[in-house]
Amino acid sequence: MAQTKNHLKSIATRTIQEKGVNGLSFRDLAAEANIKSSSVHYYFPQKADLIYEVTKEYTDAFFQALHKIDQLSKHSVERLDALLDLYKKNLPGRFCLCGMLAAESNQLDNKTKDLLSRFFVKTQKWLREVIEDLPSNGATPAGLSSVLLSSLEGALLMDGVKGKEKYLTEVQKFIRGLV
Amino acid sequence: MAQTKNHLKSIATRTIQEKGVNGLSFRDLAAEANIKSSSVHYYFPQKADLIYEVTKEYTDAFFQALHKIDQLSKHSVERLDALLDLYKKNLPGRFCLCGMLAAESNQLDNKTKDLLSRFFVKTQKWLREVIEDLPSNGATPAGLSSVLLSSLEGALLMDGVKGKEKYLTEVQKFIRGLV
DNA sequence: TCTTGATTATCTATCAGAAGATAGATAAAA
DNA sequence: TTTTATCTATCTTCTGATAGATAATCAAGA
Repeated sequence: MAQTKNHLKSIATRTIQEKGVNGLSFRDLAAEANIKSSSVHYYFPQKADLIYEVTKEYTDAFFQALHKIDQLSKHSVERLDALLDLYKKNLPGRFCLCGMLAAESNQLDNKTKDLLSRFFVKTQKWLREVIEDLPSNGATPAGLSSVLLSSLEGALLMDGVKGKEKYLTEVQKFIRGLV
Repeated sequence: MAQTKNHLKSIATRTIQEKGVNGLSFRDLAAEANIKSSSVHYYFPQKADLIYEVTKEYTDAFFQALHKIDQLSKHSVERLDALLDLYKKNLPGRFCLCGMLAAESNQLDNKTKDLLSRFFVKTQKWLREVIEDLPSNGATPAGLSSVLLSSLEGALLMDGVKGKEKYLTEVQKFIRGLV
């Protein structure tokens, strides 16, 4: 069933967010899904296939979430707030999947690295368009969106150490100060 | 000799920056230093000891570099520029050691996590003091330094995927725009 | 409807290699 | 003669991966 495959992807996503690609093993994954590790290979012949599919699903879901924000919130400030909530959902204990993969990108195949690049490019583009609706405040939308995306990924990374929302909260305050 | 131990720490530091803690093995480390893996255990009984000592050395060296910046540059803008250069030195191919460890912090012992926390706290404090010397620009020094530290870590993380300095450069432009 | 054959989803069993770690020998240096 | 720095040899556990058996489901043709 597609149910088992989805279950595996869901466990794998969380495990990678918590422990990284090298912290995910077929055995532990299988045990958590109550099947044998050989059965995991039935759905994902190689580990790289699993990583790729997990990344595809995560990024697609993230883009859909951005789209939903666009529909539900019409004002830039609300949209930025909603994005912050999206990031905060990972804490405590998890990092952005794409941030984690970026840290380990030396060990990824090119297909997956392309998904990663696209994730950052698209998310930055979304941010830029939101910022373009704000009253001008010195920095260009292109530049500011890059800095904001960087700070979101970095804040989530550092907040993971203590499980708090310290840095993310500062980023949020900063964003609110832009208006 | 202390030479061998330092050599091991140097190789381990670079390897963790490139591949993470789980991407570092005693065997590969030993091979690169032309000794046997059992000899690595002579210097570092457990892998956790190696990680701890490497982190200690890295953070100490980083704080010394900040101190040197304080001595060589007297103006805030120069100091921030020098910090940016410190971060850029990692590219292409490497991430900030503490950023990498933060991503994998679920698998670290408390001693090493404490070093990590101190690294971020101290670096943020340094940034805050530099920013306090700048003309006020809306945000508080405490808040802005948090955001800048986040964006530096995040920018280095994302730039690692393509090996370019795209995001770090945008952070640098943003910093220059603060004055 | 019954039979047959393919497809799907799992299992058992096993492999080769890598991992961290330890015991104990050895040789040089202090 | 004790300490320092290395080695050989080995252990256990974990890793990704493969081969082949086994049911169960399902579709098609007689």
